[in-house]
Amino acid sequence: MDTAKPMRADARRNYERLVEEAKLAFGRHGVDASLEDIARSSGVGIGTLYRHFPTREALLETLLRDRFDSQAAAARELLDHPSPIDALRAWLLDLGRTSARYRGLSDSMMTALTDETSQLYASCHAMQGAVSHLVDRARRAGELREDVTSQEVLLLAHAVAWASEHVGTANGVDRLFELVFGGLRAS
Amino acid sequence: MDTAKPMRADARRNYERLVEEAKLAFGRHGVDASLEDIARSSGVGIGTLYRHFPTREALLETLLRDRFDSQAAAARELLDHPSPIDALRAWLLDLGRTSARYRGLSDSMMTALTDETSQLYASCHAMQGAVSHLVDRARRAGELREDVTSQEVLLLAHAVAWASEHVGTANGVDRLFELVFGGLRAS
DNA sequence: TAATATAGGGAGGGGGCCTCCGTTTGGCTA
DNA sequence: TAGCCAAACGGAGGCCCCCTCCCTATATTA
Repeated sequence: MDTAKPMRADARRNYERLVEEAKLAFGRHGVDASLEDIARSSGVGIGTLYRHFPTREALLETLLRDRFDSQAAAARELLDHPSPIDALRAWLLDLGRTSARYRGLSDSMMTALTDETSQLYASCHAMQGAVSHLVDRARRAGELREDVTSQEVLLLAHAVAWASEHVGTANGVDRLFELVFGGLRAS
Repeated sequence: MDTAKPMRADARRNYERLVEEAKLAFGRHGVDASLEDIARSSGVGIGTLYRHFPTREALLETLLRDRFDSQAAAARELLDHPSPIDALRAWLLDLGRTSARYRGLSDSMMTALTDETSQLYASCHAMQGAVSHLVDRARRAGELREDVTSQEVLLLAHAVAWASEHVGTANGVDRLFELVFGGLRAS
């Protein structure tokens, strides 16, 4: 189905350079990094950036596409995992790590979920679908609260990613995730 | 100790008008609302806004000061509450509600905590101090995990507030707070 | 090599942040 | 009541960013 005509050589060169520089810029400054800076450091005019990526979300989506795909695949595989709750936990932790990849990304992803015109919408919606199967299975197994929805679970994974932006230590996501997933109360 | 000279009449008028309009604007557009818009709708030049509130954080702090004060007082009183865990829960829920007051506020508050020059720093630091006493008491009573720090608890309260910005229902904070505080696992 | 679809580039309009400094005015004093 | 001046006002201007539009350049194909 990838019937797209091959790109012209100069176009492909610029496209790839933009992706590389965008990774750096988003990594350094979060998802609000200046697009003009990215164009500049790619040695390209701002118009060229917009030709390839009509919105900031489109650029983000390109940077994350591989990751999204592998997450979707992981969700399918984890449906066969012997422990439903561990499967859910593992998948969510991974989602949290993705969402913590760039500062502000958790926010963008949650916002995209309520905006069908966002270029991130499809990916985020897919995540929602993936998690809902894992949640259902864990709930049926009696390992998850009866009343918790998959939206809530997804949201909390993103909330953990958001929170980890504000914590000094490296493994912030993992630790906070454990607290939320394992509970705060003494056992 | 309020030895501040009384404001000139025009200054006081403008100050109060700015506070009112800022409440509206932050309520409508979140903490990133345009300061020039706030000045305009207050019938005042942008320079006048900056004279009264040198930074966005200073303006925010003014809008929230009363709330911060009453929260500090509540923390002191709750130290006498018969149930340490309920005291902590109640106080945190209230903090979550404050932090959910304006879109983006959770982010500002957490960021302020690591920036001593922020005009929100003092208030946020006070919150941190308040919660640490409540956390210590709950932990000593064996009602909270041994290993959880008060920073983590505070952070999770803000994370819940952040998450509630992305949920349609009205009582989002309360519901998510219950999930985090009560745990996701089946009981 | 010439034609042309494709791609590049950047000026320009819109908006926001914040500072600086010339202008205005409230309130006090004589 | 008039005059003074510290206090307050206000907005132009410099800087940055977003995004569009349209003229220019060029890779590819015939």
